[in-house]
Amino acid sequence: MTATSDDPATTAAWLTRNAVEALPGGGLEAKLARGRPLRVKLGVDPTAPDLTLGHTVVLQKLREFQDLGHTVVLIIGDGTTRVGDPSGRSSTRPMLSEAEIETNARTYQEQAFKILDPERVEVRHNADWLMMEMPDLFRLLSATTVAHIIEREDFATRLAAGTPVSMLELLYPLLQAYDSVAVKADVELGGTDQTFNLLMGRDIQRAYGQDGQVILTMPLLVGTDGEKKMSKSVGNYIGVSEPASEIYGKTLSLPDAALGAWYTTLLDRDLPAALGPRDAKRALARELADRFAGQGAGAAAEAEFDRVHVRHEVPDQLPELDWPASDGSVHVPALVARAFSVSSSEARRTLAQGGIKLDGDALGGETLDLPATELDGRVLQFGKRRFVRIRISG
RNA sequence: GGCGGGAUUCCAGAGCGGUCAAAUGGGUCCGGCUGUAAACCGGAUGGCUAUGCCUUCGAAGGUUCGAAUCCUUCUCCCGCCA
Repeated sequence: MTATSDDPATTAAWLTRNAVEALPGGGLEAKLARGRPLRVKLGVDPTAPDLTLGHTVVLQKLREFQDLGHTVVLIIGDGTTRVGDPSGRSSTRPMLSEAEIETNARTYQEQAFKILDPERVEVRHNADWLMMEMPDLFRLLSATTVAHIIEREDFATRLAAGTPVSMLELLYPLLQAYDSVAVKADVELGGTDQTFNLLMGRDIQRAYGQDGQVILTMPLLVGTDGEKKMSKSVGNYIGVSEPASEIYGKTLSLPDAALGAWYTTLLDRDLPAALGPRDAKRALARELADRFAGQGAGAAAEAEFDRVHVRHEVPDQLPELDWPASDGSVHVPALVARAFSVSSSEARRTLAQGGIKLDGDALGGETLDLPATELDGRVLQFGKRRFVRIRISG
């Protein structure tokens, strides 16, 4: 699906087709009508190093703008991260060290370029302008009111509940808004949870004599649990840099009820009614694995998944563990602990529960030692999905 | 500035002198079942070559035969009032 017309109204309609909100109404069309490439801003706070599929929703939209010739201004929030976005937070965020921020930012950028066209991105660091002089800060602060800031739901809820809200957090929306001033953004994208901050950008730009940006909010992707928003801290996420097998498997674990949302949000099309939920989900999993792990990765991941999880066979490739033959006998708990990086207590427990298999046969809890010669080249399995081939050396 | 409450194992949260490696829930792990790494059901869940030993209940001291539980000091959080 592509934009087929040069007509601003048509293009605007196409760009906003899957957005939740585009404010103000008609704003995008007006900006497009000027005929120059737009500066489309996305601010990212490098708090967590890895991008999840959730982030890609907004990135895909940015890519659409790029493909129409517009410029993406990617703002690395190295300045704002020291403040911590309170959006959706029920408590104060911990601050990160500069070194962490930097590594995270680098990873972030690298992963974002899986989707964005690096040729049409302007990367900026907001620490460059947020470390401003006091008089400049005063000017920014005077552009809004306390009443306006605490209207925001997150703050309102926390204040009502008596949980602390730091002054720094209160400042956050203003700082993000100032980014828009600094880069002269025409459009800013974000998830629906960013609506308040995005609108603040628009207000502040106008307070600085600029034309207010148009804001476009995209739906939040539900996580693999099918309930909460996808996020690293909840753990219901799929990272864009994860191996195809992970992307594939995690996608299959998505509850059927969330399938439709993933189709529309990630693939920009409806759930294929002709396929049953099982096949639709497998198709989705293949497509996502292809998109993020490379063409063909999906089919390979599927074959591997079927082999390991459906037919319960040994995977194609598996890591090897060298084990010294030394005294000719191997202490099984110690071997298991080493092979799967667990404590020997956990190894013993799992052994007792029948969770350790050697070439498919469960080792009982009483199996403490085995002759080394019997182990060479055999496959040790922990639970259903962890495998190691043993190599006796020495 | 005044008064009060609290810090427990991955998280939340019981425990209030021995029966505490510490209830319960969540998470995680194993098993069963399944199209699935989902749901559901069952079990496990500090470490250790292990019928025992070692380390954990904010930190440091102390009381006691014995402390997560009592006392002292310290650090950090939180609430109410100003």
